[in-house]
Amino acid sequence: MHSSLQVYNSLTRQQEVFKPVNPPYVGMYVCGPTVYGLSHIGHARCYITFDVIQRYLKHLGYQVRYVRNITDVGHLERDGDEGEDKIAKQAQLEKLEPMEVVQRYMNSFHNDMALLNVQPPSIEPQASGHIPEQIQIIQQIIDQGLAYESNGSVYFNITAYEKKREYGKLSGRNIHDLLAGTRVLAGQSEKKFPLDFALWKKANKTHIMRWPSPWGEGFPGWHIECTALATKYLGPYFDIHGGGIDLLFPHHECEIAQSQAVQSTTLAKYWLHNNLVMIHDHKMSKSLGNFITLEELFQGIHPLLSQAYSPMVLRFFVLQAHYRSTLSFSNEALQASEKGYLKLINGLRVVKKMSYTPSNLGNPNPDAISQIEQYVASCYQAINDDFNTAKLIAELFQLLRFIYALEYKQIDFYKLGKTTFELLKKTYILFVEDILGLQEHCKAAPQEFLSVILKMYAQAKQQKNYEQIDLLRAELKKLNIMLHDTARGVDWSYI
RNA sequence: GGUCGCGUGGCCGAGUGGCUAGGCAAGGGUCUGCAAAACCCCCUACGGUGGUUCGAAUCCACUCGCGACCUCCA
Repeated sequence: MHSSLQVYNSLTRQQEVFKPVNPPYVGMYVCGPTVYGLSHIGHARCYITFDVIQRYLKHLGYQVRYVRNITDVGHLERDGDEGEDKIAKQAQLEKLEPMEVVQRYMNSFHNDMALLNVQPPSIEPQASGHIPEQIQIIQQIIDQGLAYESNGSVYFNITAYEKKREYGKLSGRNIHDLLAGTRVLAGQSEKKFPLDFALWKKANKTHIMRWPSPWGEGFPGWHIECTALATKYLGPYFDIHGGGIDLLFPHHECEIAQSQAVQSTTLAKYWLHNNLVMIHDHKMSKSLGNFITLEELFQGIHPLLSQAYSPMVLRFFVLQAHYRSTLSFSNEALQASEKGYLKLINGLRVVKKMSYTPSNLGNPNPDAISQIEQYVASCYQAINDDFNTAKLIAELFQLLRFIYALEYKQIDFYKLGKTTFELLKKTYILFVEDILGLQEHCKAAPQEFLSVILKMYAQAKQQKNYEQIDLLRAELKKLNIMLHDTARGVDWSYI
């Protein structure tokens, strides 16, 4: 019925028709957070993006297994022997057990994701719970002759790997170019070659997080965790691997190398990367320190913010751009998104309670019907075009015009006919609520209370009791609800 | 230095050869007890220079500016 889904594959650098490896099943792996701090807007963009992708794949009828890991070990501050484990470092700062740090920020992450209406993944494995699996893969890489032990640590042997496979395909690099930009760091003496990366690191005496291994006590390298977890739960070759574009190199490149080494696959068929959130023309990131945490955003406690913004406003803001474009963050942009979100979501309320009620039996208007059908088709074309949610939202605003035209009796239902009306209603709800995952952000009052108030308002209106009306309006305004008169009587909206 | 990408109206942001998204803001109007919501009108842009073409924001060349990755980062 609709054009088929196409996705941009970073591995081939082109848009391809999406064909699952083993339909109707779809396996998707997304790199999750390292839980040593609060999540920020950049994290939100990534997980909202893949949430929508996951939702749409389900809508298409695929049985999706979505795996998103929690990195709680092995992620070092820097490369080389001097790097400190992020979790361990934070544990020292907060005077907590490492696993206490992990639990704290994992809880916070889950809370943020729930507020953003990001559906939980099917499986959310923690790296620390899968040490044996990681050791096993490392051993397999050694057995292939593609890794070596050095002073209790194990490194991936790029030189040996290059003789069998090509390193750098995903990021479009070659060893020569990479070497040109390599700084010779002190403490890399354990490596045979500068581009070799750690699979297992020996724990020094003070290192808290340590596990026994064939190479002594230590901990796994960062890249091996994703290869191990993805393979365990999705098999050696699955459909989609996602993450932020900043992970493309070296992280994802290394994942592919590890997978090629032991199972001769690129791990995933399609590699998808979301672009970054920019702030003042620079990437928002932990290392630059220019990030705004989700907590700060939702509470409005940051110098750059003039007010608090609801999670749904952020979700709308993110989805108004295509996921592969950079997105410039500013207070002004969020203000615009808040208005746009409210418009879209008030429309959702209106259309949900709307039913086909023609005033008479006139003839349908072919032009109106054709227009709606075209907008509906455009919605599918947009989402099928590499998840172009920006375009999709534009089309939804077009459908919204018809919804209000019906609501305000500028057009009668009979002009659309029941079939087209139902198509309009169904499509709008489907995309806004189910696929984009936007929902009403205000839970100001239960519907029952609101309807009582609306009755009081209508009564006062009849009696022209303007004092009473103004009072009701003023009180509800405090709850971000606006009462207003429509062609169909009294109604309310979020403001 | 290497690799890659971007520059769209006041802001955010779609758009890869003709049909010139969308949201917000600004201005005007309809409606209204006053409003709000909604609707209508208005504002019509593609860093610069040159080229290809009947025709370019869209292709090519040069140029200016910005960014990402090459170290941790969603």
